[in-house]
Parts: sequence; structure tokens; C-alpha cells
Amino acid sequence: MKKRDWVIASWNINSVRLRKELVAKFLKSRQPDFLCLQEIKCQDADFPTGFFADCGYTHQLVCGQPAYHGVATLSRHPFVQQAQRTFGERKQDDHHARHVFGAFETASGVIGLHNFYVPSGGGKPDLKDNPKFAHKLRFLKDMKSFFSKDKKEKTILVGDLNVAPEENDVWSHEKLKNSIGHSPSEVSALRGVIEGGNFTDTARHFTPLNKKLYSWWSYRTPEWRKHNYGWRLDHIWATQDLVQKIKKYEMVRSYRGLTKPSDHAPILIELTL
DNA sequence: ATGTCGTGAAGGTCACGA
Repeated sequence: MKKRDWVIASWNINSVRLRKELVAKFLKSRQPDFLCLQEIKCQDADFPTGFFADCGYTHQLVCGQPAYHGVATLSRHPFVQQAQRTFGERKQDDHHARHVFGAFETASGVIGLHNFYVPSGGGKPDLKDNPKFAHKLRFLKDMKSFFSKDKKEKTILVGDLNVAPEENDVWSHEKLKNSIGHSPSEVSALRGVIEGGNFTDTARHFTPLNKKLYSWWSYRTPEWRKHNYGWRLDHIWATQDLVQKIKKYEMVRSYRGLTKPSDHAPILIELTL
């Protein structure tokens, strides 16, 4: 096996059935090796398996549920291991489809690819009044303990993590520092996962901290483009051993401006393995 | 921060999640 370039992408699609043509457009133009989707919002039986197979993505890991959440990883290569729903084993979280894992073979060894949809956490970042926020923090804590135990190499973690950790990952740190998605306890819990797994935030590896960088713009802001009221909720992390192999990170903002878009833009990395 | 979405069950609109 010879080393070559690989493209790994992640996109919260907000209903895969409604936007499968946008996915096909992305697959065709970017030709990623893997595309990790979040918020597919369908059960496994309703996933457009044949449609994506016709696009060349014959290997698919689908972890869905009716109406809400759900993740899927599309691949042009076979998986050598797979798993799903590794998190949220506690009773109240049993039915959430938020994680799928696949491992694939490269000239640099077997690489593990985790695809996550972290709970958004409801309205206010208040543990007492908001059980969804407690769920979010519990989920991040579970991720931390999982990745602290696991081997800390040859692993890529992507997804909609629903936390914008840096000040310039939101349009106004001052206005949003106590909002869900950017509050101190969430940011600290997310950093715990990064440290536990020895991960690097690839976006910030290539983009300085003083530069604004977003992947999500709310549907409720018609002037989202003009004011750039964005958040960076979507992430691609890689373990330290892989960082030097990454050639590029890209947030493909143009997909947020298509007709009937997802509220998230796709993100991707290119690396030599 | 909320001016918007998508789903599904019910029923021709609403609750829920984001």
C-alpha cells in the first residue's frame, strides 16, 4: 500500500432525505473519501442507501432514529471495524442516535474515525432548571472518559459537537459567553475531551485564534451573511501523531448559501496517509 | 437572540427539538 492523500469531511445536514441532492453535489465536487453526516433525522430503514451507493459511496455506517438526531458515515472504502451508540448508555439517553465509529486501512496503519452529534443542550446553560443541559455535560464527560482510556493515536473525531470553544468561534464572545454552546462549563467539558484523547483542533491548527471562524448560521437570521452571525459548532480533531500529516483544513461556507440549505456548512481536512 | 426550520402525529395545525 502506497501513501496517498485522503479527504475526510463532516456536515450536519439537518434531514438527509430532504437534502440528499445537496450531499450528492458535495460528494461529486469534493470527492471525499469519507463524509460524516449528522442530524440525518430518519431511521436506518429510511436512509437513502441506494442513492449514495450510486454516487460511489457503497460503504455506509448508519445510526438513525425517527425524526431527531442520527448520524451516518459514507465511505468509498471498506471499514475494518465498526461500532455505534458507544455513548449515552444511561437510561434517559438510551434512544438517542449520536455516535458511529468506523476504522479504515491506510499505508500508515488503521485509522479510527468517530462521528458525533453532541446534544445541543436546550435553552439555558443551567444545570438545575435544564435537564437537557445536564445531559449535554454528561455526554461530554462520557466522551472524555472514553477517549482517556482508549489509545491516543491514529484517531480522527468529527461532528457537530454543539460547542464553540474559542472566543472567535462566535460572532460576539461578550454577548454569547453565557449562552448555550459557548458557556464556560461546556467549553471546559469540550477541552476535557480534547485533552483526554490527546487531540488537536485542526481548524485552529491552520487558522489563528484571532481570526473569526464559523460553521453554523441560524435560520432565524435572514441577514446571516451580511452580519456574519455565526458559530463554529462543527469540528474535526486528530490525534497528535496525525497532525503533521494534515495538509489542509477547509470550511466550505458556500453550501450555507444554497437553496434550501442546511444551517451548517460542511468542513473537511486533507491528509497524507 | 430570535425574525426559522424539519419531522411526525393528527387531521387541514401543532408540539417538539434545534
